[in-house]
Amino acid sequence: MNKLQLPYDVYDDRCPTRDVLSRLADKWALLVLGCLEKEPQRFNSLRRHIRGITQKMLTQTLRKLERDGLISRKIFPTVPVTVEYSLSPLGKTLTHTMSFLTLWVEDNMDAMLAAQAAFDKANATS
Amino acid sequence: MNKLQLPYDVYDDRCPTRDVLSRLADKWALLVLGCLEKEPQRFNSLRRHIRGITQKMLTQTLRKLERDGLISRKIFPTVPVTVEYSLSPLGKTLTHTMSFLTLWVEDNMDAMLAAQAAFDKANATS
DNA sequence: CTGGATCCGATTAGATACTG
DNA sequence: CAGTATCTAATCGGATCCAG
Repeated sequence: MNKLQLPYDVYDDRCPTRDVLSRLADKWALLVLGCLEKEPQRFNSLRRHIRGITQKMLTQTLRKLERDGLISRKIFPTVPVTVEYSLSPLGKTLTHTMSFLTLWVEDNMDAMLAAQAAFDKANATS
Repeated sequence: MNKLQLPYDVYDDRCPTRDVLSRLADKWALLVLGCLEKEPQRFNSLRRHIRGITQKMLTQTLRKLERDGLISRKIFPTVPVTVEYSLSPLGKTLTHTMSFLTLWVEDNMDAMLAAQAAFDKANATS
């Protein structure tokens, strides 16, 4: 596994990895991937599970992730139509990290709230 | 370690974890944390290393991360003033995950470029 | 049910100029 | 060196209406 001299570098603006990083470093993308990690789901199931996401944002996020090959979209010609979203093999190699991030946030929320309070107190000038 | 019944849930849009997640799920925040993982650095060092970041975005990102308690800021009263940014203990528990994300993107860029090309070809209607 | 299309206000980010 | 302040262009995201 040669990892030296990789042609890609996220610290180089002009590198295409920047674009991908921008799309992955997104609140909705994170939540969608975390949601699909549990099980494949349909559009409205995702919408109900991810509180506060609008239909527009969900559609956009799903398209972006599909285009990058992280999720796959299967259409069942029922009436009305049924669409199921699931993680692609590539997507499955990533979701563990993404889910860890959401768990980390939940686990360390108290510490961060305390840090915020301390910061705001120290910077209260008025 | 009781992880059941956590009071926080990122899938709830009224949960404060959503705010934190929005700040962490940010391209610049990711790059800054990844940069600081290697070693504490000064403002202009970060700016040079993270190609394409503007001074404004760097300042904003550093403040956000500092407020959430992920990085610490030390001022040395030299002339001119020297400011060093470093990871806080809390921040250090997170950067491994963040760095993994950037490495993952670099490692899987080829696969995603191929997926993008296939997607665009399939959706080329005009 | 699963979206596409559009309007529009709010937020963001880049560029530029200035400071202790 | 390490920022702050301001202006503006671009983007984002919410709301709404419509459709296969």
